[in-house]
Amino acid sequence: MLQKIRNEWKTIVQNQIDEMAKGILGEGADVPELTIQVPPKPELGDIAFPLFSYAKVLRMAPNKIAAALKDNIESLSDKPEGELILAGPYLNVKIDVIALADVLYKTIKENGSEFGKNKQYDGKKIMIEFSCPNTNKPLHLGHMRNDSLGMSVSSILMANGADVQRVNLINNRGVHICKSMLAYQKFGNGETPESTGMKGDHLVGKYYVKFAQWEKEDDTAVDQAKAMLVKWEQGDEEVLKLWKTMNGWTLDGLAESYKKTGVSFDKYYYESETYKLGKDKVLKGLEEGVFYKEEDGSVWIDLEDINLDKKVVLRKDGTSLYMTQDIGTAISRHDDYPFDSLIYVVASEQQYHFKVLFHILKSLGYTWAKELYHLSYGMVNLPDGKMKSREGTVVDADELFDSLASIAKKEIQDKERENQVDGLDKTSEAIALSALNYYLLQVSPTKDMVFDSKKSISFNGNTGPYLQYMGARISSMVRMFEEQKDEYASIEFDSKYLTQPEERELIKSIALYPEIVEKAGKDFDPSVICSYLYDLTKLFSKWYHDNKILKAEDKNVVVARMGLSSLVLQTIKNAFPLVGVTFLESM
RNA sequence: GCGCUAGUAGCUCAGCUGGAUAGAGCAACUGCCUUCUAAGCAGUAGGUCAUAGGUUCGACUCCUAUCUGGCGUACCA
Repeated sequence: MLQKIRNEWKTIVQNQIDEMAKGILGEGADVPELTIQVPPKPELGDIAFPLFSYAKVLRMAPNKIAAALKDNIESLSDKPEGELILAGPYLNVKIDVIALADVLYKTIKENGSEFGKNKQYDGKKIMIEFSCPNTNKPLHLGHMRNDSLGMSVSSILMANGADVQRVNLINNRGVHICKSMLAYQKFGNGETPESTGMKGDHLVGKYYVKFAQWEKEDDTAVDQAKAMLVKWEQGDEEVLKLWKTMNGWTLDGLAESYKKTGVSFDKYYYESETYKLGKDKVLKGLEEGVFYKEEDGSVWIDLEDINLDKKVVLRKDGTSLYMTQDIGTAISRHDDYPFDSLIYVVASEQQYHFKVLFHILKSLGYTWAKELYHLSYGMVNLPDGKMKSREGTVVDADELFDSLASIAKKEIQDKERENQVDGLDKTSEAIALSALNYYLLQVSPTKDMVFDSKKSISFNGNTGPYLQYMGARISSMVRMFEEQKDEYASIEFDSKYLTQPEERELIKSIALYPEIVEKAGKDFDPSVICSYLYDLTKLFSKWYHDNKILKAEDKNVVVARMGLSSLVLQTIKNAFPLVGVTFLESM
């Protein structure tokens, strides 16, 4: 909406510049394209056109160009609503916000939850892979960033018109899986999640830790684990039985964590089922000369010409590697769901892996390989440094979630709002989840971040709970307004009663929302939406604090302000799910 | 060594594909609850945007070099 207004003005100004250039330089002058900016202060208008770059072409000082343009444009009979402002070398426009508010009101009332969506990826099939846990331990904070990103980006893509398929790849085979199995076999005494009351993934994780301890005392431990893997690959009944049992425990536990944190997938892939698929493709590629064989029998690809070194794709004993399996998985995925694009949400430490993977798939002749994208995200560190499993500083996902929820719960109780909220536990968990998602998503994905659990649970400032609180405040007003509806029955929303400076800013901010969704979709970046939401709610908060809404004296003003509030409400309701924030009617 | 990536206020982060005095939050200090939920609002203080050059009318933004940190460079995943 704002975009449209900006472009209208741009066309007008650009045309005038072209005219001036023609007058001075004659036909065919090379005139640079106009850039559009936002003035730093509201008093300076809403749209800015810097004119520096025309000084040389037109042989005039930018201020004079601005003045001349202003005169010329004002004399035009056909121009958009708005007012031109001279600001030195800038020509600015103050748009007609009242008119914008009317359009906005109509649009949002008509479109409701559809407001903000666009067709950028209309008809595109996009597959997105994320989470990809191992079945030897529970989820930790690192997975949570991955999951938050995966869920958020896929929601954002849907809002941009894409047909999205969320997939998970369960890493359920390998030596590391055998380690927890072996430790359980040796020290488990037949424990089960039922007998211990432990969540399955935590129970398995306990034996993974146990293995690490045992490994220090017995140097045959790793060899025993490797031997177990061989047995597993040979289909040894006893090993498979244990594997199935323990995998089941972990997967049950993971399912519970996913459910709690609102993570879901359209399809699960299991490494145990896909690891052999890549092998055939590699052998075929070997025949075609994409790969070569070393004397020891291992298969390689030489990527030195593109600065990616040499990479092994099949072990000398013929078994598959991570790379082998990923080749197969990608191919089978494209068979399952012929995507236009596949996004891998994987930590930045695997950038090299994906460069190589994508290159290999291209070399094997898959044309869709150029549509593969590694959404690389940075590490989650702690205020004291890195998370290290050896030092026991890894933040467990379930524990973190539960502790956040209990803090939220206490807060509700302290404020004596148990009866106001829709279920104490339900609300506390919704607050905890939103706090977590928002904290993880507000940082640009590519950057490493510091996760301070103390700050994450703080409900002040730029946090999920703050956003939820604003949503709840507006909802509360809307409810009260509904109760007194009869008093206002004869009054229509009229934007001309929105005269406060904050109201101007609010209207502009709401109008910006569709562009924000588009940008987030284009960049695969949820943090864009986070910043936007915080700006919008902060703006609302100030306005709401300084002005009476429901209790304004003039009923026309009440209706206009409630109308504006409802637009803010609809906008944040639409934006919240894109960044994993739960909307609460009351908190 | 080589490759990738980052370095903005004490801390955590923004900074719109170069533009008008670099913005928030937290922490610190200070105001504001007989008034629509104070999980709030406002104010004060805090910066030679790692350093040095370069390109440009103009650089936090682009280029080069240097310093510092992270990651990778496994027949682990």
